[in-house]
Amino acid sequence: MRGNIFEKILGQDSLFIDRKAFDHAFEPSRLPHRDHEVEALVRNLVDALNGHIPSNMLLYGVPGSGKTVVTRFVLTQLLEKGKEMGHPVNTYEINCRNVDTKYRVVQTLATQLHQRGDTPIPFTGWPTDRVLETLLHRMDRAGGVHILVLDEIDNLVAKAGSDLLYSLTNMNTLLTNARCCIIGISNDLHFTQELDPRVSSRLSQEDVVFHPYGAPEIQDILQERVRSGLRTDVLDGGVIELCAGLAAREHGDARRALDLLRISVQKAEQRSQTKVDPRHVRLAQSQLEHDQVTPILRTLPLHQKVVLFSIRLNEENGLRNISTGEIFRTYAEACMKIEVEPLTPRRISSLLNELDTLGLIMARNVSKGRGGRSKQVNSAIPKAIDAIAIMGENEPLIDEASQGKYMLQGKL
DNA sequence: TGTCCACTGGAAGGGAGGGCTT
DNA sequence: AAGCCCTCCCTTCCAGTGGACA
Repeated sequence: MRGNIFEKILGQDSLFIDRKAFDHAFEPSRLPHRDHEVEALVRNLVDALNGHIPSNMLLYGVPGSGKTVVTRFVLTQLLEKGKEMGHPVNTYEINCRNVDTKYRVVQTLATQLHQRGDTPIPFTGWPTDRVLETLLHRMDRAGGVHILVLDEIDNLVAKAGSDLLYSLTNMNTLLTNARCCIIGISNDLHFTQELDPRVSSRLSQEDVVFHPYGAPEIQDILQERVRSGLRTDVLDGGVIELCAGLAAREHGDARRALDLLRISVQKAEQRSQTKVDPRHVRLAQSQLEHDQVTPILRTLPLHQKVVLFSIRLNEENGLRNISTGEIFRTYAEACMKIEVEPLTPRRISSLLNELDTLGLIMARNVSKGRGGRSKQVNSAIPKAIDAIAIMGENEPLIDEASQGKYMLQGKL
């Protein structure tokens, strides 16, 4: 009899006690080094329990500085207390990276208040004002305090402008039986500059800045999770320090540190080793870099891929600081090879900005005097991913794969 | 000091696609 | 079926720009 292929791995003792302790969605019972921030939220939101309207708040900080986890932590306790005291509190969390238009934000909120017998609101089709009216009606029907958390709110403002925030911050004047408070979470300290002044003054009644964690603070966070998530004595000396140090270099991103540690442990497990040492952390670091990029690459639209392909191709030929014009010429040629109609230079300029925002390239505007003004572009993806790999499942398009590549290279 | 290059990026609008209302 | 509404992706047009160079 052949053994089941899962048996060998299943039989292994895991180094984890609770892997969830390293999840991004994990809600820890203690939040080291965030006491001031927790207190600021509590002081404001306690009004919800006193029958007043809490001030709108803006939380700022680099990614992985604890904004979201602190907010969830406080709101969970607020919900509990509200239930206990008989003050209904409703909370909503919207990530504006995924939900980034006025219509969709309002539709998402109203849908969460859907009750049996309500007309479902379609993904598109209704005038936005009608969806907003429905939302107000449903909020009034539910009563109590409604706390809207808009995560990555800067993204919403960039794409949809101030209009939605104007409507949302104006809701308290239209609600009769309910009150509403908005908590915006932003990575960008300066995003209110793009807002209509009326909106920004209403929205940022209370600002809380989350400072990036330093390496010692990240160490404390990791220690806390290690206690609940890992078996004792599986970490060699220096592992936590290394994870914390690497993450502190990435702008103090605690999430990054947790990922590093989790993957390091997995690496040790995969090798059937009982101790995690700094080599595993190095392995985890390079896997993380690779893993961060590949899903983004996979979901990139074709033309984005071809643009990135063109940049990478130039780099593989030894060019650095590639100009927009150079990229466009390579891009147009690549399009011809794969028999796709190229987009206009204006559009490519926008696509370059989008790739920059995604962190796949680094672009900066420079002027070369008479040589004109342009961008200088370098790719920001790991070296292991080459031009052909960027095309992913579109590879067959570039196929005659390398043929296309070498034909293009010949021209460079 | 003015010119000029190679763009940038805002504005306006077209059109396809998805959906609702009457 | 016709008339709307909304989003997304794209084009076209064009004023504006930083800085090397004549």
